[in-house]
Amino acid sequence: MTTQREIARRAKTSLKTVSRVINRDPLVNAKTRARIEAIIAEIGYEPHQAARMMRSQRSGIIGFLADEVATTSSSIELIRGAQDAAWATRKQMMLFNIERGGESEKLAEAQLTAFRAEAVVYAARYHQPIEIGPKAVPYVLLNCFDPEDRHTAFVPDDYQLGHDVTKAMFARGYRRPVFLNLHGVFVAAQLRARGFIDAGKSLGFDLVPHVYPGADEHGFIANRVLPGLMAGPNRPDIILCGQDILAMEAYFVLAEHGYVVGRDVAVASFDNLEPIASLLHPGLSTIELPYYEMGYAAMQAAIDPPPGKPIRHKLTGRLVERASF
Amino acid sequence: MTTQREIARRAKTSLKTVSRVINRDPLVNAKTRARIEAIIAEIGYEPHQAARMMRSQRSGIIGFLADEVATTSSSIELIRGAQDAAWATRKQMMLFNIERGGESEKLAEAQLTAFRAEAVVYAARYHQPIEIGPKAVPYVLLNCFDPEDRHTAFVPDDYQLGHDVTKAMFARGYRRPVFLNLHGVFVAAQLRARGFIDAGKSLGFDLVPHVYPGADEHGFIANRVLPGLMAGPNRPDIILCGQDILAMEAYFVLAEHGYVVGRDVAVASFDNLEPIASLLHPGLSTIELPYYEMGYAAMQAAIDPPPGKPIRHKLTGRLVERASF
DNA sequence: ATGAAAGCGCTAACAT
DNA sequence: ATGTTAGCGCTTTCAT
Repeated sequence: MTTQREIARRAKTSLKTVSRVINRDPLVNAKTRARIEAIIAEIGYEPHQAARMMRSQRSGIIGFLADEVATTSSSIELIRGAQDAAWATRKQMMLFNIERGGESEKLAEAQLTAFRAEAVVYAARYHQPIEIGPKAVPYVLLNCFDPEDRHTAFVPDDYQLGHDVTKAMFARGYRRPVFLNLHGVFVAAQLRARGFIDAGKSLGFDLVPHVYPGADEHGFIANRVLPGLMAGPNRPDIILCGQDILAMEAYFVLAEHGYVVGRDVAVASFDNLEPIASLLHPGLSTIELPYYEMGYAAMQAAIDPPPGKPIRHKLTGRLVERASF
Repeated sequence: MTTQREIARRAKTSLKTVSRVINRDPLVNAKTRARIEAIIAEIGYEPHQAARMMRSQRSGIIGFLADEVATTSSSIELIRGAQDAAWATRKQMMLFNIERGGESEKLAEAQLTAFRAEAVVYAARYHQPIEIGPKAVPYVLLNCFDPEDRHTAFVPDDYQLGHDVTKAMFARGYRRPVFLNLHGVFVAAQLRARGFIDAGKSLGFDLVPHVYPGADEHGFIANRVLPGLMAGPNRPDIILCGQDILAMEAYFVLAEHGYVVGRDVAVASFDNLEPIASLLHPGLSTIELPYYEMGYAAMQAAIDPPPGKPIRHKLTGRLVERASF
């Protein structure tokens, strides 16, 4: 690869002038600039990033620690959002898939130190508290938060989501909603359940969410719980599921017991997990979480930390309407 | 951040000796080494990667261009495999989500040049031919291949997969298989169909795969084709679907027409797309593609290019058995 | 086994 | 508007 020195030699000018052209410094004579730019284009020169980093003492690199995030398709949106935000600011995002507390986390952090990363975005697969102590560079938490709020964080506004969807259900005439949830998404489940309860209360209904702590295995809730509810005295007219996967389970279990979704009972859910949500029959109406926006905002905050105390930002989602409710 | 010079000053030794310790050069006195290592641990020194790159003239960076790959959950395994392989060799993988032929591809390549990436892995979402001309650094194609085989490539052995699963179906007593496929996975569909036909032929059966060019929309095949086949004169005893998504469609369509998977007809498929495959009732028996291994092997080949002409490597998968067949 | 000197490619700081 | 000098932190080369 060629260097600026070589370009300077060819252009019969100094090293610094070449540097100026490359860095878009306006204080260069138009003709000189044109001559240099022609040479650059001709030989296909690209500046040496490592040399820049070293001399300028700024790496332009932002780390992204993905705690198992990249294995879930929806949370990939977190990465896409962050990537786009980094890109827009001409920063380089460096991605690491890690296991929290494991060797991979230590190694990734060492790499980020070696590259003198200017900030780090730490993303979790589920909305959860994660204890992260003081750091040498800004840490922004994504889909998770420090219990003591020592770091800026971006999370979904699960309370609001639970509240909104519940009001939407009542607005459409449903009066006997059931909210089923797993333990695996604990923070989200709790917050949404409170939103569900409060929304019911504000409408004069006394709702009770069905959250099953410890019931992590797929199928448990749908198989064991749903048939009883449907055959019970107060048969639900809509089933709100904590996640699309659970909703999918519900579809199957309901079908096995002779109930048809959309006719005998409505279904709503959280995630908008494609292609499942759109391929279920009828299509699943579900709350899409703002993962792309969260990733984008987190990266922006990492690149350009706002002054003042760290804030836990809550972003709201939107209902994607299909036929299930 | 501290520098080696500072460590040398504290250890009352020369810069070079510190460098030797850090780079595990054995030609250092044990006591000197211990003293220096203690200081390194104490102040938490990490070598400056940019300086290393510049001086050693090797970046240790391998690019990974993901052509829309990261949006599909199964193909994320490509990235995980590549990441792990890079890691194992102490290389740094630099990931870019790009759109083929778009601005993002150009920008990503410029970045990789700026970082003096030593090699690039180019991954596609579907097994397909991709025209990639000569490059300044080794390019390894992943889940795609150059039509003229100018670059090393790693793809699934779709012919073999089609062959194997067909033989497995016959071995279990099925005699009237139907192979349904979409156009969207064209190369894979064609190769698998040939494997399907050839396996049938080797067993004395004249099989005809049902591939629907142009029928890209979800639901088309399952809805329009399946009911006719089931009600027709030569009702299939097993339905082999080109992808798990299609199999999921088939489950629904079959159920709507009163057929029960596992009782009235068996289903097999390709992908092992979780959590769909394990959550369908009965669980979907499906061919898992070796994405992780492909990613791993591609990264290894990028880091350490084998001599000789580029080869298109075909990796085989495995049947994940559940209850659907 | 250890060290001194040079220099990778670039940009900051300071001339001119 | 352009050029000169120095030096970022490290490793290579060559001495000792």
